Amino acid sequence: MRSKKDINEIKALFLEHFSGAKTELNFKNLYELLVAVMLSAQCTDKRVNLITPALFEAYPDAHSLAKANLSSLKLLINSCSFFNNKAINLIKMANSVISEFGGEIPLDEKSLVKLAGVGQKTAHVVLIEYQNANLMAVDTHVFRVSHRLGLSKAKTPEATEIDLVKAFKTELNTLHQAMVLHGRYTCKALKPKCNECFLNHICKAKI
DNA sequence: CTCCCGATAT
DNA sequence: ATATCAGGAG
Repeated sequence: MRSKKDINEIKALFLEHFSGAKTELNFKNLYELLVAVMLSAQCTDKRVNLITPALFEAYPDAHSLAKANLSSLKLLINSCSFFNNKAINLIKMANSVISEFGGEIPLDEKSLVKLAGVGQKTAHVVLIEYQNANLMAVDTHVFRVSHRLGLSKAKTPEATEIDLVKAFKTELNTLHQAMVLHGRYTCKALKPKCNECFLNHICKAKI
């Protein structure tokens, strides 16, 4: 796959170019972060940020969201993909937070994954963003970037995550953010900007 | 595996 | 017209 020397060079360059990288989702607290990440599935951060101001005004916390009218909630999020499922999951999630976790959104992976609409990837992103957990989360960007760089040949996000954790070991949270932003703006799916990529000397997929 | 399913770029 | 966007549930 990749030599240890190559991996360390790629890691160092990501950290150098994206020090302090942060999600582009807007949020003010853990509740808002979780909702924003849940909405962002197969949807751009920009679109989510257009939705959340009115959404958080209508439902500022888990208690108000738990009592939300389903149709009203759908109206607020219907410009985002899979909004029918997401609306149902948001209300279920809020009810679980109240009934199973005393109204506080849990901050451990096992508990987060029990919430409706929250899988491993969403749980990891919340933990990475909220408390800088040393975790990797593999979304479509991280999957594409790591495969183009030859860091993984795994066929699933879960297996790719294991490869990336083995390769990088530390500073996974910053590396996650770095790979997302790099994938979104430079190592794009459709027209990657290889000519202006800081990794083009070492990339195996240079186009 | 399939279904969910709107906005945007190309 | 088609591919893609911080995936998850059944």
